[in-house]
Amino acid sequence: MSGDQLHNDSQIEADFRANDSHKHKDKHKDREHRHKEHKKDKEKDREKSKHSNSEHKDSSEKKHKDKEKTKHKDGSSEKHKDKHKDKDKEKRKEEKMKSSSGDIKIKKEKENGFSSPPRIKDEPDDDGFYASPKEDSKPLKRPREDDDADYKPKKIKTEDIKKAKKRKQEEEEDSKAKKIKSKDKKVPDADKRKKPKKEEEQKWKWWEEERYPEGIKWKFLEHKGPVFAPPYEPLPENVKFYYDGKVMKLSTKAEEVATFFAKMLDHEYTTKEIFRKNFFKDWRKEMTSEEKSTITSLSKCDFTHMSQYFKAQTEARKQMSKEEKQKIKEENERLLKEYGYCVMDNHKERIANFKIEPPGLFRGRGNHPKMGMLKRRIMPEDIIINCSKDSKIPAPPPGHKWKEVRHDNKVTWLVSWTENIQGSIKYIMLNPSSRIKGEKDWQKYETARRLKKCVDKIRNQYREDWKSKEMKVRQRAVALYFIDKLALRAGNEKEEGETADTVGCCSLRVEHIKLHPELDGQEYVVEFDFLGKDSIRYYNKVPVEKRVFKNLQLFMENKQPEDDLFDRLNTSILNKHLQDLMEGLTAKVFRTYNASITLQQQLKELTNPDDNIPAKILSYNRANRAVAILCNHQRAPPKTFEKSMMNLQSKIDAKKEQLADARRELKSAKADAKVRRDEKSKKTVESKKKAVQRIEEQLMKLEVQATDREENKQIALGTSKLNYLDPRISVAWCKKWGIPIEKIYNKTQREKFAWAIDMAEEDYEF
DNA sequence: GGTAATACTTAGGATAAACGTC
DNA sequence: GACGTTTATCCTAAGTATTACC
Repeated sequence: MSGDQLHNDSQIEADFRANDSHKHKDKHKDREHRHKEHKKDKEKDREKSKHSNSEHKDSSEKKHKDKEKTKHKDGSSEKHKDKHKDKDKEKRKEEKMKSSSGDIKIKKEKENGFSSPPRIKDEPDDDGFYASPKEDSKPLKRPREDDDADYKPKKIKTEDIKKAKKRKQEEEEDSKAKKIKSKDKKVPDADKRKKPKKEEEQKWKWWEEERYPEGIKWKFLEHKGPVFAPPYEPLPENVKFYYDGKVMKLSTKAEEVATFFAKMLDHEYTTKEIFRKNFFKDWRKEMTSEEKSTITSLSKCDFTHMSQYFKAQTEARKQMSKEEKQKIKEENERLLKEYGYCVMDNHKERIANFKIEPPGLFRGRGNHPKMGMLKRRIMPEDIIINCSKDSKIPAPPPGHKWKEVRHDNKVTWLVSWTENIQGSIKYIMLNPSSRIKGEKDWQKYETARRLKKCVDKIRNQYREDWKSKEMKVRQRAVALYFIDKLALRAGNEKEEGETADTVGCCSLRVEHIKLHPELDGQEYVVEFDFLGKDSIRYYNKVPVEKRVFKNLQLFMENKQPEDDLFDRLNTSILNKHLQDLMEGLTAKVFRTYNASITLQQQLKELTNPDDNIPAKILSYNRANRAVAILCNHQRAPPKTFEKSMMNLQSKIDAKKEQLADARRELKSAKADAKVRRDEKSKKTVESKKKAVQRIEEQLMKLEVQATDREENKQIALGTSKLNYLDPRISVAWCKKWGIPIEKIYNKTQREKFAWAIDMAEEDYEF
């Protein structure tokens, strides 16, 4: 157990102090063209190989170079590769020389503190109270009423109802205020009745049922199909578009696309060159030939009037009367009721995204080469419907046809279509509260728990592998060490030019790390600096073991900054290896495992039994935060952050004054009582005492809130809470300390984690 | 065996709704 | 009840991993 892997309070504190520089969204700018040269080189290489290798087909050429990189099955391919790389390098050097003047240096960042997963203690295995959904437990039958003929949303076992009722009651209490409010709002009777009574009360406990055999996702599926985006409504006559200072009436198609841009006018996107270029190119495709010949420059286009019109509309929407708002709400509810649910195997389940994505401009994240491109309108003819053969097949809108109707129960999606920006498939799937998602989620945490049992062995093995004679094995071992220690993502290969230039572990390049034999009094420090998923910057200085350090030096030998650090490795090689170590093990399981185990340990460490509830919740949030830091879950500081902190501070100040006053009053009441010695003054003292206590508590609450908020400035807790932390840990913690679960999970989260809330007891161990 | 296609999870920002305060 | 702030929900991009295909 190495000390550097231990989290402690002060370390976490340090993390927060340092994270002024944690969020780096803006900093991308100075990196934006860092890889341009690299890309250009590769582009050139492609060209080169095209010419020298005429039998290659276009499509294979595009990948040629990358593929070469990943070929390392045997010595010959390695040789080939090296040769190839040498050529590349020379070329790059030249290019580099030419371009180095334009290379912008990255701003130096403060260290964001090294947060690494804590070490694993040997803990008793607790596999067992509930049948865990392991892959190996594959029941052949599911003891449900699977008669495919009758699929009304089902009633649930009666014994569940009590508990469900209880839960419901709690929820109701929790949202008492809301309900009262909604009553005030004169919700129509029908609405008032339907929700609380029927379905909600009878929550189905799918986790108490046996699962389908591997591969089968459902036996019956019926739904109403997707909801399409509303058709385009042309602008009113008085809303003008100007070109080169003159009013210009646009054709409907061109106007629609123009409105997409106008709606984003205040956004930084519209100032970016790539965005503008892509937009203009796609916009022109929608223009009439006349428009095309007139509108030749985007900078001469004036969308401000259109933009103002949309702003006014937004404003008007805000100003709508209660009745109007209510009407919209009801319409949405109707839509939800009709299209928002499906029937899957006797149960009515909520659909996550039943609305088709409307057309608009593509907003890629980070430095995305396709930002600004037109996302076209999806028509029924683009849609593939997936449902049961014997279900009522959804009808396409009048005058339209579906692209296809299929009946594939090996998948979970209900609807799919291919989007035009990346050519990827989009799906309509079920809500996280559904059985099909919940089971998978549960299974994910069970896999992570299995990793817990063999992680020591795996760690020993990769440490051994650092000494391997085979380069490939060494690289794999070092990469795995990073994935384990730093919770890095796997790092699949990406197609160049199609997406922002981001990397994960296996795709790290030499330029993404710096080696410091000694730094700030620590030996063998690796400095990471790269853009990860969503172009979120990962910056960390990590002391590593000597052998890792030496290996990294070796991997970087004779390489250019743009070369892959792990040139003999990719995610599929790594995952194949992991599969051999443990069934179901992949790189991402380490993230889940380390996140959950960190939460559990942090909770143990930080929870003070004597604390009151708000203080305990602060501890919980701090534990959660440790995980968020580990996983590098960042957010842009809220725009109103400073202001809200100031508000809170003034509240605290006011409370302090109030407390001082109350204390003074108590003091004089005491003095008074001493003199008078009567019942009345005694009572006054008591009540003043209570007042002081009450105010002290309020003050403490506010102070805790301020601490929490400050520490959370740039850290997003939600992602880890929703995706990485075994909810049973949180549930057990709540039960152990008598914290209402509502303080930790909101309604949606409670729905998603219903299985965990129901099954975890206070002694649950991850 | 490599690549492309597919399916699904994870992610942060935008927006809407709820809430608190005056 | 208006308004500002906070929180929840929605949205969809961007990952991972597996599967299908040549």
